[in-house]
Amino acid sequence: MSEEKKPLNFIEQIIEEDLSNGMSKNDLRFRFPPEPNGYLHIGHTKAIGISFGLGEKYNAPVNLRFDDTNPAKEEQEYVDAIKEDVAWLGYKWDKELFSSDYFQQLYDWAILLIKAGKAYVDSQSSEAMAEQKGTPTQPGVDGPFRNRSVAENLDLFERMKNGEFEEGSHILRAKIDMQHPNMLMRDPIMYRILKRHHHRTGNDWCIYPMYDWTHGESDYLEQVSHSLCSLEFKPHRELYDWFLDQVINPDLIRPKQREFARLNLSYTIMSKRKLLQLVDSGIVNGWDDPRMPTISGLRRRGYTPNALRKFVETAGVAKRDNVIDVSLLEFCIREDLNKAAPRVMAVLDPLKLVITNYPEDKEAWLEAENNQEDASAGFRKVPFSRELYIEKSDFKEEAGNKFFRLKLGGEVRLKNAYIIKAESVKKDANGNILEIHCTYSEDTSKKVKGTLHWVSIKHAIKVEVREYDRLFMDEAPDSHQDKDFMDFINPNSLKTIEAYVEPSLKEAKIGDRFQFQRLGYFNVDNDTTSERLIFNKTVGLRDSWAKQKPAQNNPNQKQQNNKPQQKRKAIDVIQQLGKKYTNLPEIKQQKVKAEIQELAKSVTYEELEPLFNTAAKKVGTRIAVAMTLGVLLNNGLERNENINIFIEKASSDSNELLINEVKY
RNA sequence: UGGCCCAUGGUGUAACUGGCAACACGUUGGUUUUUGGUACCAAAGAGUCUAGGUUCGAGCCCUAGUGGGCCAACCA
Repeated sequence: MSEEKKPLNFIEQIIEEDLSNGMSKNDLRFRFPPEPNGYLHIGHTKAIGISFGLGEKYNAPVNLRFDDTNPAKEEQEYVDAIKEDVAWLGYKWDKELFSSDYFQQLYDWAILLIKAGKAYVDSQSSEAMAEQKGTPTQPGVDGPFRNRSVAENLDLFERMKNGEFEEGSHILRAKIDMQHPNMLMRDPIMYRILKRHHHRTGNDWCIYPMYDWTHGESDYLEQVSHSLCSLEFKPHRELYDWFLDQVINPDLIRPKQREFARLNLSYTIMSKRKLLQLVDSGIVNGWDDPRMPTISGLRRRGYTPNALRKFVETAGVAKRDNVIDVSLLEFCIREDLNKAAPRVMAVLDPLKLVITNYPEDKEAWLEAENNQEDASAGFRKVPFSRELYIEKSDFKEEAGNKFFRLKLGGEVRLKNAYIIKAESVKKDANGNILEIHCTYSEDTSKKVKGTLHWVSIKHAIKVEVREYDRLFMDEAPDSHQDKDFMDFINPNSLKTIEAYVEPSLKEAKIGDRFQFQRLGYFNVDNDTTSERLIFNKTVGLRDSWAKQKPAQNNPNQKQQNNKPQQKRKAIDVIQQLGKKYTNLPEIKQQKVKAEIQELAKSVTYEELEPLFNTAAKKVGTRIAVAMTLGVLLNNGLERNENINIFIEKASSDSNELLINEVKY
């Protein structure tokens, strides 16, 4: 029963190292610090999973801290939504805290800094300060207020706090180094005047601390041991540490900031600002629209906490920029639902089927298994009668023998019922099929290739089904410098249809999840009323049949594969091909050689020449160079000394492949 | 005229102090199946961005280059 030991990710390694360097396990503490300015999305699920996951792993407390230092953007609505989402994911936080709880402490510390000559009030316009700040490549210069006296700074800062000044007229900034190579260290702003109502402190304050001044000190106040955030905060670490140095008591825990790469999902965006834009512009119906990558959207769509947790866990933690394919997310939700979701029958695109040898007034309630993956799920009854609906795509008048569904003269099984044979079709004047006429046989033991789902017309419930496609048509919609992400909106991301479901679904409650057999997983949407059942399609079943057909009615298929991947230089590809050349079987060598010779046409001599010095032991590379050189010579390149030396050395090599290649 | 971070199959993540590059998704083929689902079996796919170095041995260490990302909000 030895639990297989999973390799540790780099953050866990850091913690293990701290532990082995004497840190007590009891001192471990983490936090998840969202700003309540929007809804959480699946990217946050990773951050949540990391910090709360560590908490579970080490049995350490994890705080939920709202980073609410900017009243202009933050609202109680978001606080509530965030709490709901974190709880739904199944995580329990130790304390619910707010950065605004620390406003007074932060203010007191700021005064200490002023007194120590490490902070000053600047009274310039933001433009003037921006100018003095320099650029990443140019150092900044000191501003005119940098050397105000402590007394003056104290006085000004107090008056800022008392509301005597207008917004924008003064700020408090740390006095660090305007020439510092890290822009963030060039006298960062600590406080600005904001005459705004704060969702928790009301009108108590009219100066608000900035992120950098707040975050590390808050971690310290909470005695967080490891403060984990995403990579774009890496440059902030230096400032985080500087601010900590000003107030730290060496007897207490000093929090460590460490950074990981944020999660990106293909075909969607992960920025609160842009998500808000989708909501505000009406492209989606709110933050919890099932097409949104928000936790609330995914929840409404039918995703389970388990699936989401599994997903971020599988995606892993590292420092490399990444774009995870949605297929992994879909795999996780299918895996979870396959085990749990009861099976039912529903027809989304109905075609009438009449069983001519079944009595008109007869009906039978047949036994159907609820879930063959779960023995405890039991059985239910489904009604059968003379007139049924089947899926339009399940019938073709004529089809090859790779088509396992119903065709004229062919036999097929009706799930949970009988075997039928299609005898004839009834069409309208335009040749559209109106009905299929079949005969049935009660002998169900026969082997047939196909099994169709169906509903009895007389008994079926008419419902609304919402099918979703990806919101964007591009794999990485917000990674194009020249185009706006809104340009890639998929106009057909929502399809609403009328469908027919078996009567057992009458009792379905909002949120219930089902597998519509052969179609996919669906859940009951919030919009459902007592009159009208509404289903969301969570995700389709894997469908290896659909893949074989040409695109047809498959808008869901991968659109195209022209990835943004930049083209590698021909010479680089040649080198790579060359490296493994000697290990290849002869047939492959010929193919690779042709490939190299093709690539060689776009290689210049200047690119090739440095490779003449390739180490003798790297034969493959030298062979590739020889091949490329051959092409260039053929195209009129004149021989020079370097070329001759290369050829000479190669000709006397012990490798025959190489020798052959320099027989120009 | 900068600083910091990153580079392993199509995607994501591994590879304990250097020792035949693994796992998952995806792809392909097969077996089972009253879901063209699930389960199971198998296969293909990278030799680790490039060059040089250290070493008996480098994805892991060193140097230089290349490519990508982040940093100039009174946002977080």
